[in-house]
Amino acid sequence: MTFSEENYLKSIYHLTAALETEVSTNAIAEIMETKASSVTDMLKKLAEKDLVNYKKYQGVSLTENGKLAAKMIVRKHRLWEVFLVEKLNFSWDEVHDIAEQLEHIKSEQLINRLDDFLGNPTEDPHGDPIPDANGRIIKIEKHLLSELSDNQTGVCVGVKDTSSEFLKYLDKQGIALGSKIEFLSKESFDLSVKIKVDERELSISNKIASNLFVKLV
Amino acid sequence: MTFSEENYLKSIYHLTAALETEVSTNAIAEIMETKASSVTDMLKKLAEKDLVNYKKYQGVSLTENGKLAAKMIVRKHRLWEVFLVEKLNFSWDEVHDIAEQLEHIKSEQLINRLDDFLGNPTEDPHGDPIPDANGRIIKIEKHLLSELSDNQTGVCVGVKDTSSEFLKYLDKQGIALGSKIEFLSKESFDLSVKIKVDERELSISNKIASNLFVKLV
DNA sequence: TCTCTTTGTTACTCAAAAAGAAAAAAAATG
DNA sequence: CATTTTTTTTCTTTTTGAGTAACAAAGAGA
Repeated sequence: MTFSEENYLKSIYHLTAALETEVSTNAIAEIMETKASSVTDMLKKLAEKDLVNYKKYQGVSLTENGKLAAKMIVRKHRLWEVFLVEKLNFSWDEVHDIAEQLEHIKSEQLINRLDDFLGNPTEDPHGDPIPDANGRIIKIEKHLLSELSDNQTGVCVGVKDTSSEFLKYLDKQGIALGSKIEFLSKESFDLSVKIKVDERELSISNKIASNLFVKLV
Repeated sequence: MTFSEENYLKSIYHLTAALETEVSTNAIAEIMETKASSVTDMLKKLAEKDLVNYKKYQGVSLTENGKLAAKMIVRKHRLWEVFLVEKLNFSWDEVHDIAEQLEHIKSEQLINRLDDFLGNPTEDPHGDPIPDANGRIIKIEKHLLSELSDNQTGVCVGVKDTSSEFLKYLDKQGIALGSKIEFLSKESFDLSVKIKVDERELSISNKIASNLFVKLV
């Protein structure tokens, strides 16, 4: 499998996971920053290899093979991210690009040993779940901070947006995975939210609040 | 720099290090298992980028830029090998192919942090020196076992042949880096050598003895 | 000199990926 | 329902990296 094929699979996986439905050629073209015609070509190639179900004009979905292959790529990506953060002291906003390269290294043995070395983590540094060697994923119950009600309390367990800017903002505000967050109140005018993080009161915009996942406690 | 360019640089580096002279197009073609004409193409490309000194008909050598670039690739390769052996418990005969992939990951930060994480090792699992971030290499005094005289004693510090077969043979014989090796005598008929390894007497062929490096003690 | 080997050049081939234009199909609109 | 718009596909090209084949030139030895 070429790098490009792997990247397509990964994109389709993320899109279908979010939408729970077939994805359109254009949707793929957009997030991969390429042209629809290029996507069509690749879809034919992937269909040939029984990695996607491709019916012209109808969108694509992953076959079982494709889903497993995509999960293995995601697994590699996220395990390498854990490695970079836990072992090499990178911060969570620096790891994406490097993991993007490392995810294409081909060796099952390597990734399984890395998994063991890291203590079989179930989440990456952004709180996203890591598929195990069989592709199984442990889902945890999580809610967007923006959707809590007044006075509910949660622990930060993930971020939706993993861009470097957002993560750096969180660092600056002292919000990290594991932070205890109390939802105090929502401002009806701009939907901004008053929260208390580790005893500090803070006001965050709705955009921020709708990119933070918390687990209720 | 493409993978292929990096692989050429690395090959030229190894060839020139061994021979201390210009290398011929044909010599490169042979170890890279390709045709002389392909090599010529690449040499032009590398000369364009000021990575090699290429004078038609005269062979190539690395420029300072090229030498540094090659050393950085070797550095990555050998550091990843240390990682695989020390942290992921691979054996020394299993790591080459994986390191061959990992050496192409592009991130200076990554490799320097990996270096620190591993405790700034100076040799890889086969006893070969690891260039530091500036390309400096610490050479140690080492001799081929086949060239010792009777009753000299040394410690195994490296192998010349790093093929999986040879390394597995050494494992089977209980010879590893750090093994104390006493040179007992050489058989003049076939040049085979009697040695004592950790209190066990052993007879090894000349071929084996000329692929083992020892440091005299 | 003649011949052989080494080395280099030029012109192709091939594959992967992507792009553009135009055709075809599906969806939306009045 | 007919027409328009949007989406998707098809077909044709381009680009890039890699490599091959055939031929030309240089140099070495007899």
